[in-house]
Amino acid sequence: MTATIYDVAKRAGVGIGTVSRALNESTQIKPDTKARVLRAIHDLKYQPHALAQGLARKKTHMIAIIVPVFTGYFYLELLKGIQKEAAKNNYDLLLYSVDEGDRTEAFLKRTLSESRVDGVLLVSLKMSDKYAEQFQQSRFPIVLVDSLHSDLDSLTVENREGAYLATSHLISLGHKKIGMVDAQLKSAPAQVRLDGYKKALVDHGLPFNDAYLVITHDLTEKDGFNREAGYESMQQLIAMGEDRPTAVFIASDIQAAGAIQAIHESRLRIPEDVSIVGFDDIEMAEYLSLSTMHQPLFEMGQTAIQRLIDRMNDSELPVIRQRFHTKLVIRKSCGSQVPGMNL
Amino acid sequence: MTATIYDVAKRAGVGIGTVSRALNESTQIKPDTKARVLRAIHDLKYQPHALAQGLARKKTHMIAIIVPVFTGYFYLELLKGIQKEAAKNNYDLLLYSVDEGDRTEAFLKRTLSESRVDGVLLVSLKMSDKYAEQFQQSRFPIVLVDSLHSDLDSLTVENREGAYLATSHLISLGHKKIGMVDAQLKSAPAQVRLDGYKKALVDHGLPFNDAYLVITHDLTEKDGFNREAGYESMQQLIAMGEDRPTAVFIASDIQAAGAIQAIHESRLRIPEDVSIVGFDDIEMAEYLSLSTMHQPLFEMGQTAIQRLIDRMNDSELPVIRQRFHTKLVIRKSCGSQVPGMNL
DNA sequence: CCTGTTTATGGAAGCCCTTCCACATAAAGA
DNA sequence: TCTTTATGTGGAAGGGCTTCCATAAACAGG
Repeated sequence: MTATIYDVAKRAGVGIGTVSRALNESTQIKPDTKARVLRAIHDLKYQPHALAQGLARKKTHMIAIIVPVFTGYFYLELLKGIQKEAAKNNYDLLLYSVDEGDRTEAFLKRTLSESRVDGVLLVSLKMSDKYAEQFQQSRFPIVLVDSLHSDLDSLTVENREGAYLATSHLISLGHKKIGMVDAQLKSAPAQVRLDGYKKALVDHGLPFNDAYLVITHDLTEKDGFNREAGYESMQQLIAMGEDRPTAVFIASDIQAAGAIQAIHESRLRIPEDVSIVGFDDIEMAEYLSLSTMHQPLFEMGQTAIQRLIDRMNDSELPVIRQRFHTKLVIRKSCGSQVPGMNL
Repeated sequence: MTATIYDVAKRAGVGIGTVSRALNESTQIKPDTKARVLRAIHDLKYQPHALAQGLARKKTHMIAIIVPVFTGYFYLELLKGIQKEAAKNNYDLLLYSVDEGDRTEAFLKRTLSESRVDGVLLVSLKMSDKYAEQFQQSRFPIVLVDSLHSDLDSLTVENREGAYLATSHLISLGHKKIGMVDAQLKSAPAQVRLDGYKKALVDHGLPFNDAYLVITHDLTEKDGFNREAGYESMQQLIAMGEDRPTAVFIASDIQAAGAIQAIHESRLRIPEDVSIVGFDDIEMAEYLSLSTMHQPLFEMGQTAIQRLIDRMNDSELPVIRQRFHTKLVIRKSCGSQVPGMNL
C-alpha cells in the first residue's frame, strides 16, 4: 500500500539510514544523494508514518488539551489562540472535553502514562495536588490556563484586579449601593472576583453589605457560571424592592445575560434602574450592550502553547505564574445613579 | 522509567504474549494467570504505550476533525455532539482548524498518508474531486458534515427545505415583498438556500424580484457568512426606501445580527417595519429574539461519529447521504405585514 | 603514493506493542 | 495406559521509524 522507508531506500539505491537523514535535515549527507532520495520520496509519494516516527523519537508532536465541555465563547477564543500557535509550531491538538467532575483525573492519568502526547494544557479545571506532584516528578510538561497550582506553570487572568476595576467603575459613576452576583466559591475565579469586589468597596469607603451578595446555590454539579444562575440571583436582588442595589457587578457575562432577562421581566430598566457590569467579554456581551471586563483570551491561548513548548524543550525551567490583565469595556449597561446624569 | 510489557511479564513470571492476552480480553488465558498478570500491571502502574499499540495494531483510535476556524456556536454545538459520541466510543479527537483556503488539502493529504488517525470528519469544507477519489480508492474512512460529495458519506442539513419553510412562514404572515440576504453562491449552502427561497415564492404565486436579493460581494477570502456582510447587505435593501421588502430571509443568524444592527441604525423597527427570519439558531438568536431555522447540530455531530465508526468497521458500506431537517423557531423578529395585526 | 582525517553511508538495534506459530500441558476418549 | 483434542503459553517476527556504530569513500598533507 503506502510506501515505507525501505521502499524509498531501494528505489533511491541507498540505505534506510540515508533516507532518514535526507528527511531530517541532517548535515551528514551529500547534496546529490539527498536530491536522489528526495526524488524517490516524491515518486513514491512517501510520507513518514507518524506513529512509527513517534515511537522511535519518543515524541508525538501532539498536545493534549483538556477543557470543560465547551460552553461558550470563552473557550472558543482561547481555543483559537491555542490552535493557531500550535499549528504554527507544527503541533497537533488532541482535544479532551470533560463533563463530569472527575473525568479530569482519568484524562490526566492516561496522558501521563500512555505517551500519546508531548504535553498537556489544562484549561479551567482544577489540578489536584496528587496529580500535580505526579506531573512535576515525572517532568511531564503541563501548563494550566485559567487554573492555578503553585507547583506548575499557570496562566491566569487578574481576576481580583478585574473585579476591582469593575466595581470601581460603578463606584465612580456615583453608585453607593453596589451588589454582586457570584458563582460558587469553590471555583477559584469566583472566590477571587469576590475579593476584588470587596476590596474596591473598602478602598472607596463603602460598606460591604452581605445582603447585596448573592451566590448561586446551584444544586447540580455545575459551578454556577451559567445563565439560569444569573437569572435567579438577580431575581433575589430585585425582590429586595427599594432596598435593592442600584448597580450590580456580575461575575460572568453569561450570568449577566440571565440577570438582564430577570431585570427586564421585572419591568426595570438598564441602566436607569440597575447598572450592571459583567466579566469575560464574550461575543454576546456586545449584543447585550453589556459593560464588562475583557480578557485577552486569544493571547492567553497563544502564550500557553509557547510556554508549553518552552517547557517541553527544557523541563528544568523554573515554574512561572503569568497573569493577564483585564480591560474594562464600557457599553450601555451602566449609567450614573444620579438622576439627570443618565445617558 | 515507565514500565513496559516486558517488565510486567517478568514480574508476573509469564511471557509477553500472555500479558498482551491479559490486557486484550482474550479467552486464551487461564483466569488465575490473568489475575496474576493484572496484579503485576497494577503494581507497576503499567499502561500500554499508545503509539506502540497503534503501530502494531495499525489502529490509532484517533479521529481527525477538520473544521473551518471556528467562528461561532454553529461549530460549538456540532463539536459537542462529536466529542460526546467519540468519547463514548473511546476515540480521541485530533482537531485541525483550517483558516486559509487550501490548507484543507494539506490536512487531507497528511491524514491520508501519515496513518495518524483511523478516520476523518470533514466539516463545512469543500471536498475536491481529486481528494474524494483518493479517499475512496484508499478506502480511508471519511464522513462529510455540512458538505457534500457524491462519492463519500455525507450528512447535510435540508437547506433547501429550511429556506423554503422560512420564506413560506413570511408569506403566511401576509408579506408580499420578501427579500433575501445571502452569502456568496460559491458556498453550497448559500446556493441551495437561495433555491429554497425562490421555490417558496414561486409556489405561492409571488414573483421573484432580483432587486430583493442581495448577495454579499465580500472581497476577502471569506464566504460571506459573517456579521459585516449582513450589515452591508441590509443597508442596501434599506436604501431602496419605500420599495424595500417588508420581510427578509437571511441566510444565517450571524448575518442577521449584522442586519438587525443596520435596521436599528436606520430607525426602522423589527418586526413592524421589517420582519426577518434567520438560519442556524445559534445561541445568540435567542437574545436577538430572532426567528430562525434550527439545525440539529448536536445530533448531527453524534451521527457523524457513529457513521464514521461504522465505516471504519466496514469499508464496503454503500455511500449514504443523510439529510437532517430544520425546524422553524418562532421568536419576535417577524410580524404580520398587515397593520393592526402586529403583536 | 601513503597515512591520517573528515565525511558519507549501510544497516543492526531499539522503540513497545500485537499476532502468529510452535510447543507444552491438561482434559477427554478409547 | 496411550492417543487425540482442547487449552494455555512463550517468544519470534513484524509494524516503520531513528540512531548509533562500524565501515567505506573522499580528501588533505607530506
